[in-house]
Amino acid sequence: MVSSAQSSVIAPNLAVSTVIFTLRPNADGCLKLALPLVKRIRAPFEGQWALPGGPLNISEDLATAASRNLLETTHLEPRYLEQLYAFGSLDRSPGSNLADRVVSIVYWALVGNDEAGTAVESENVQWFWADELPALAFDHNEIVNYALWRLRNKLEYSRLAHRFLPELFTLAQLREVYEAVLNRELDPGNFRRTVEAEGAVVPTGERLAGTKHRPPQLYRANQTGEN
Amino acid sequence: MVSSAQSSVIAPNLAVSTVIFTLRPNADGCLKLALPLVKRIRAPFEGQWALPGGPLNISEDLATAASRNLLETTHLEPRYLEQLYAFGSLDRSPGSNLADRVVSIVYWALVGNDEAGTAVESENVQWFWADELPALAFDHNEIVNYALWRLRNKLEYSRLAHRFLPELFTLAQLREVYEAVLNRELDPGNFRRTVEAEGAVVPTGERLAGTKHRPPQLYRANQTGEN
DNA sequence: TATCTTAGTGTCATTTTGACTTTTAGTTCT
DNA sequence: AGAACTAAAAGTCAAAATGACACTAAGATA
Repeated sequence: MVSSAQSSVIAPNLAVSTVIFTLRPNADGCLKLALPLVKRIRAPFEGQWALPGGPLNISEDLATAASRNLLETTHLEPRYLEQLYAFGSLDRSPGSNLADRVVSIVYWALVGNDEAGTAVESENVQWFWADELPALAFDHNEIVNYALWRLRNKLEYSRLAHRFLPELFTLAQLREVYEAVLNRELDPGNFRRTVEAEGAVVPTGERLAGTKHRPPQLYRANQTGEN
Repeated sequence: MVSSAQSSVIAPNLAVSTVIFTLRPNADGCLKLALPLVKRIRAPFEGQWALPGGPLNISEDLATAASRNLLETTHLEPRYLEQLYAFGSLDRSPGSNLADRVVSIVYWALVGNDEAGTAVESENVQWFWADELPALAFDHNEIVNYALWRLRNKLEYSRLAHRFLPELFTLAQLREVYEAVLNRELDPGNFRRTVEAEGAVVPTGERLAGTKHRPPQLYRANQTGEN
């Protein structure tokens, strides 16, 4: 008992933070990446925006802690959750002394764009466009940029686009996710071809009605062999 | 002061460990992946083999800590060093109580096969073939498997094969690295084509003499746009 | 009925990939 | 010296993947 308390005095503190992505329509109606930030209510960086997070509870798993502070800030459940990186530079909080050093284990998460509408916004919690962030507390701008890089990378060789969408979706919606995240247009025909060749989606036979053109088929994600 | 000491008492301890890969020739003379392990001299898992590592010093960067314990166990400098993952499950050390919970930030490193020959072996530090590991302490078998997966993955879309080799190398040597890590044979002609197309190597004009066949050209790694 | 819009299919040229052949330049064997 | 041997280096070719684009289908709307 004594030994662990003693060694802790000279050990850095551990925190868990989460970069939470969703897609929401902007003024033009096209989807854009957005993420929630919380306003800091104490020094350092008081009043500036930061990633949601907090100290790791001794009896809590890392992913559980990430999931918990996702729920606490947004009242949402993650559709996807993955560890991003452990940030532990000595100069993360300029001016503070070593005894207050914090190592942050950062996760990134996706939440559905259907659910993200129900997410809370308040004085201290707001959603920002991922490409229009203000200057954040600590090294959080760096962290978000790395998370963005990882999301874009992973989207191309993995099947996680559907996690932004409800259970049933059209190929056009899925393509829109890719276009919003990767920030470039994709050829609808070629997109269909690759998605079908990968077996990433399963046709349901049902069609989406109410569009002002030919009704598109609804698909669901192919769970088998996903990751 | 008091506050950080108090909060530390209920915080997990932080350690840094490193999976160190090199390539060494086996009995048949072909290269195989090897890594150094240290024998635990105290409970838990006393007498079992484990990854080199130790507690994170309060005034030390994460990568610096990894580099340091690499130097301490093998007396080598890493040619490549990258963070792997932060492992923090509650059940990493079965039977121990929460106050002794350790979160390990694990790095993986490559060292040159030329230098690895000079690496120390002792009663408590030995090199093992990566595919013939004994049952390791804690969750270290899992960790090594994940590091292996990451190494193989990264080798295919990144340029790190040359980090196993000295400054000048032949394409056959580079190919041998790929073959040893990926554990499958590659067509020499196609390998040359892709490596040259990527611009991964720069011909030096010099040739390696003393082979019992046509002397191969020596290349060096193309540093520009490496990662 | 004609028009509009997107769904869904089809075509084709270019590039990339994998399997394989041929030529080259050295050593070794006879 | 010449033949045999080995791996380097260059070249060939068909199959597969990719990107650009045209065409047809099926609904809503005017």
